[in-house]
Amino acid sequence: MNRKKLSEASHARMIRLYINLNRMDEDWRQTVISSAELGELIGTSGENIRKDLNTLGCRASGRGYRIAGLAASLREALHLDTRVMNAGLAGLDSWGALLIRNPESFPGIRIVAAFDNSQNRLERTESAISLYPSYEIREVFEQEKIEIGILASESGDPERIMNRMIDGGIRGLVNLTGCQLNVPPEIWYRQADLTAPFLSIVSRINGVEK
Amino acid sequence: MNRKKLSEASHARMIRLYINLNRMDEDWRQTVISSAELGELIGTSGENIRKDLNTLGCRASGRGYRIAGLAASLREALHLDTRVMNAGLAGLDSWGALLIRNPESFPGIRIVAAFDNSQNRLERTESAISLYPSYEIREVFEQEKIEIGILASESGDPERIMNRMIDGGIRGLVNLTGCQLNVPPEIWYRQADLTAPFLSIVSRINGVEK
DNA sequence: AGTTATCTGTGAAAAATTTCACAGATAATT
DNA sequence: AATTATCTGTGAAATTTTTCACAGATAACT
Repeated sequence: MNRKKLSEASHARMIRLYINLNRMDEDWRQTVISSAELGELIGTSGENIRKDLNTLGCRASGRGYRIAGLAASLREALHLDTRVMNAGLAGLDSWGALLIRNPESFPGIRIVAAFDNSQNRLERTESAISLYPSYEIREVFEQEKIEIGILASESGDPERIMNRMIDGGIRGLVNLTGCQLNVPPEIWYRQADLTAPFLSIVSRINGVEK
Repeated sequence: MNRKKLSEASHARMIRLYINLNRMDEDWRQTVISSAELGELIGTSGENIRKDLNTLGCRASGRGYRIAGLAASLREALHLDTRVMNAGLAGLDSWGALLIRNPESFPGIRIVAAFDNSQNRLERTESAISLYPSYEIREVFEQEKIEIGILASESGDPERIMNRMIDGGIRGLVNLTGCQLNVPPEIWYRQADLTAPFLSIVSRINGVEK
């Protein structure tokens, strides 16, 4: 029932709220929770929470928001209540090697195929999910109805890998590398590069004054 | 020689620019590069780049910025030119297991010790770096002069792990988990949780209209 | 040496986001 | 049932960030 489009900031907050609500789903001593408390849960203000939840159509009842249905309401409002989505992963050298070992690391997503440029690595890697050479990305993505691409390696030509995924029909792309991609606007895109936050912290620490 | 403090947005951009400049350090056909081109390199506008670089004290020369010294200038302006920093990692179940296998995954940082609550896991894990039970965090962080804490696991009590790290003298903390931490303001903090971007994309895809 | 095309540096406007402030609503209390 | 304390919902102000617009500077060209 969401009324208008959430801003990026808003959306990010609600995703974080959803994650953190689920983390502690069980032991609430209260039956109702205030926006300020929800804010603390994700490091933001009560006002933000109230506006966000209102935009999603969640209304409070006097003393706060009912905890019981809140996670479920969010789940629905954020459209996280639908089917499990198939994902395909390219790059088995670093993060990729870990992710394929646990193809359901992320709720709502199942990694169903992984790809690498190196035939050698494909042969050496043992995995419960199917492995293919990178040039088969388009074909396999189509066959397996893969909607999310995961770019896990900088080696090779990331832009070319991306384009194969796009040809294969993805609607979203998560880029775990530091390299810039020119992503067409119809593809939902997130960059989640770990190098950046690490460098950022080093830079700030050395910058002395805070 | 940076003149005033960079805003968070600015700082994040410059870190990303630095990373991407280094990725292609070699083969420039040009000797000078325009702010618009630099912007393309990290997906932002020329104006942003110009303002950011100016704030850092980097000046252009007519037709653009000299490529040759740019990465080095950034490195200095962002204080990334100092010593390698020691980091300590808590949690060997998921990302942690991978990170300790390559303790220098991030430039400027060396993971020198890792910790876990489970004695069993400490014994089973093979590693080139030293492993300790979590209750020794404070002591080891002090001894090894560890300045950056890495929280890699949700299990256990993340807030308690963090507090041990703070008692041990960290100045920065990278949180790879989805859980919220109440970080004191004198600690530089970044959350780099992979679950959030994945859920965010799933949510946006299912939200249909873009 | 003068002309020209390009790109910078930077105020000002616009857009996005957060914080403030408070009337109104709800549940607890008496 | 009336009172009270608390918390919401939401405009308005403040802050942050991005985009616009353009005078001025620089290098390339003739």
